[in-house]
Amino acid sequence: MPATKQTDQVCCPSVIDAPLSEAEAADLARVLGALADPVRLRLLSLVAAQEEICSCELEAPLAKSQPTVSHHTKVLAAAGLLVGEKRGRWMWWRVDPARLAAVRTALGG
Amino acid sequence: MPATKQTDQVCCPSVIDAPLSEAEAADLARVLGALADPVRLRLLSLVAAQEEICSCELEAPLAKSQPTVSHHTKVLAAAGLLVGEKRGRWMWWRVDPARLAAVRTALGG
DNA sequence: CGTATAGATCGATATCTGTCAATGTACGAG
DNA sequence: CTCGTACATTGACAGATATCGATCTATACG
Repeated sequence: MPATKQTDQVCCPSVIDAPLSEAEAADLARVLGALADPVRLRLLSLVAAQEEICSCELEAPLAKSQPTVSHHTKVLAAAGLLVGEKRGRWMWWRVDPARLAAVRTALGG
Repeated sequence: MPATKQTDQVCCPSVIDAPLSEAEAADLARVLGALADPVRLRLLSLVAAQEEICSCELEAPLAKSQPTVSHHTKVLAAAGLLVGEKRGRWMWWRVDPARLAAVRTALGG
């Protein structure tokens, strides 16, 4: 058996460092699951391309129905990747860059 | 409408740069889907903790049946995250660090 | 007030996915 | 060649998920 190579890291457990605990793996899998959908990835990139964007401007470029868009924004927001603010009748969405950076770090960044 | 902020990048389309095409989003979603499972994340971290590891050594720490482990290694290999080599009766797995780095880049690295 | 609009939620449906028992395949030991 | 082991594949099943039409909620405007 080859020798074990393992690095200790206090913050932000990474996949390529110490073996993940079940809880850490479940948390990371939840965020990655939110990202693992082509519609949500395009949605995220559309939001990131602007400072802010409202839900009503997502249906057309994504070619999805209003309930479907609402579903995807909800999933991304639950994962902490999108932050929403309701102003008047409109829901405005922003990307949380720190959250995305945390995912990269967990992937061995 | 706030102004558009957009950066051009030749290589490795990133979620936070130009809006992803449907094809780019589908590709990225496929790899992220491979990562979006707690068992596969722990499997990956187990492989990464060693230079190499054989399938038979994964069942116990993952507490999954042999067919299930085989299924997960296949998914990770199909995503390019794991590279397998059969030597004798054993299947040896390694992590492809470049592939993982590509995912980080696609996530705005 | 009533009406129109943005969005969330519900219900139904089709598809995908994780899991394991059973079975198949390939390889080494004797 | 025969037997046991390591792994892959198949089939079945339960649970999750993406999607949309219909409906509900909240807000703005007369």
